[in-house]
Amino acid sequence: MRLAFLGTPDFALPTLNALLDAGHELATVYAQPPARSGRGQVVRDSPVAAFARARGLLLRTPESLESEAEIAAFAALALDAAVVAAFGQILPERLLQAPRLGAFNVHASVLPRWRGAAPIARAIMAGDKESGVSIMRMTAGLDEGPVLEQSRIAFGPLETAGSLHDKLAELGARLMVRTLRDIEAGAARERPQPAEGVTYARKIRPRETRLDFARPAIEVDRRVRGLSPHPGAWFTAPSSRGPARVKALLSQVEAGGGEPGEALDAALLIACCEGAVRLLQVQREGRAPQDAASFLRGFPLPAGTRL
RNA sequence: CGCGGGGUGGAGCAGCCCGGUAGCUCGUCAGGCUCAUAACCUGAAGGUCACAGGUUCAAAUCCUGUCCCCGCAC
Repeated sequence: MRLAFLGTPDFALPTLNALLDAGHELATVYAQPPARSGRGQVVRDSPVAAFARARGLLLRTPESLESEAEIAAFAALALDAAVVAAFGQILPERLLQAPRLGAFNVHASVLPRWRGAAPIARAIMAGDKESGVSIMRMTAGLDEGPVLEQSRIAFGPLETAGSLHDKLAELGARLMVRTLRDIEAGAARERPQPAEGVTYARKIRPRETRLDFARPAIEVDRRVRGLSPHPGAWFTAPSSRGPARVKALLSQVEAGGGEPGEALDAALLIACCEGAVRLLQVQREGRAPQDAASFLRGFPLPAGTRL
């Protein structure tokens, strides 16, 4: 099929790649415009934009797709369908309707659960046991369109947002290719999302990333894994040079009790209000991620330390 | 030029402010002890202190530049 692809971050890459592998014609790739970002405020291409450049695909990065000119240009592509994966802009309805078959989105949740910006992190933080991907026809509302296909995936015991992200990105890519094949063959079925079970995955706010050991261990652990590796849940640890900010990248719940924030042993078992969490992987400010053993060699935290 | 931290034997760190013998925890190797062990004891190997200049009698340490890594903010 003749397609346009609209996507921006890493999550979108497997889908774009799968479309190419499946032999689809990519008329144009749209991505968010390069922006000054990160350390040094350097102008950077988004992952999709960089990929498109490297593959020599026609790339467009308009500030907005809402202008008449952009919509007209999009319509003039004479597309069979548009594929959207984490594009990051609200798309006007007229644009969604321009392709012959419509616009289809891959979303990292089993809709209608976790519509919105941060479905992966929210699923882990809420203690969900499984997640998945949905392919839906795009409509005006936020992730409200009818669903064509869904695929579920159970969480591993040490699942993090990062590991789940990668699995769902691959799963979504395969499902999108398969769904497009069905659409082309006229075999696709669309079902409206149920009214029951709708939740919204609100964007992660910086204030949510600070760990509170006064919460139950099960919640602390979910927060660690749900925010790992980006943006990362953090706490402060006392050192000879003052408090150091430390991110917890991986943890598990263990038995144990004590004052919230108290180290129960010398191997990063931290008491919470109910139970305790063992930190398995951490990252000091200014340092690379480390497993607990490496971290402790240069930053010992004996039993009794208060975080 | 957004703010800041870091690059020191194989791993993780201290030492740098106040230049002068390379330190700690772990790993490795050899030997010992033990019924035994990721335990313990003894000993050993292993480092152009990121790179390039400069200052100095002397630079891991002070000055300048370059490369790489990371945190914050966005």
